[in-house]
Amino acid sequence: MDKEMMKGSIDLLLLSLVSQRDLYGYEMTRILKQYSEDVYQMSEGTLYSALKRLERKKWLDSYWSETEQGRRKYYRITEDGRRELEQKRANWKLIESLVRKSSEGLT
Amino acid sequence: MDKEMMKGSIDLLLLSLVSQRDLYGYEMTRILKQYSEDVYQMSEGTLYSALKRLERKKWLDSYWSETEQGRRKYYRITEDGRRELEQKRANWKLIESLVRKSSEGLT
DNA sequence: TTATTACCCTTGTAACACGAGGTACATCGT
DNA sequence: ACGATGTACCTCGTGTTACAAGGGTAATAA
Repeated sequence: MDKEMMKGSIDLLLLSLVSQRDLYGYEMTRILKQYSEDVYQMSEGTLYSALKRLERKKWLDSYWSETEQGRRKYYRITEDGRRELEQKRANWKLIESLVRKSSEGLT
Repeated sequence: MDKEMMKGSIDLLLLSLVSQRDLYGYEMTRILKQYSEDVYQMSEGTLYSALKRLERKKWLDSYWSETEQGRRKYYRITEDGRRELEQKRANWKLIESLVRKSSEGLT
């Protein structure tokens, strides 16, 4: 995986995931691994510092849950987070269109 | 524009552009501005340091051209650059699919 | 018992986008 | 003649980032 290429996509990925339902960190890495058919394995250093950042920006908040399997920290998207997600999606689409146009041909 | 979101996309964008035909730096910013309908204006600091990086990695090379309008530094893609471009496109598609799956719904 | 898996976290490093600054020359309006 | 604007190149400093490498605990499997 291209390290630099993930920059900027990580927040979009995590916000997208958590917008579906509350998730705990480790679970997110499992899901992404599964979605990518084992190609992409987000490192835990990346994950937890990203979650910390998203929480600091108030796009996510969190709560602890004690299960029989142990303690898990669940993340939940905030209203600001949903707004930011829409923003990032629009941004993503713009970049997507730039990449497409740049690949298609110049006048 | 989301600053961090451009990270990783810049190289893909520039390689895509130059893969079509030789371009000079300033021209690239004009084209991207036009493609984005004035939404995205790549800063010159970003552009020239990116071009330097791409040249250092031997994905681009360059030559000077003296026209009546002044001197211009044209960039040309190398064979390595074309290979890298394909790599980055594949990577981009993977991230795209992760974003899509993450937005669609979790099992 | 030992290894593996699940789950959380921190710190250091290299790379990056960008803003702010600089230079030089041409063109255009007044 | 002259200042402003546009073209065209560049450098340096700053803040942010993904990741590797480390550390930890507890449950389950071999």
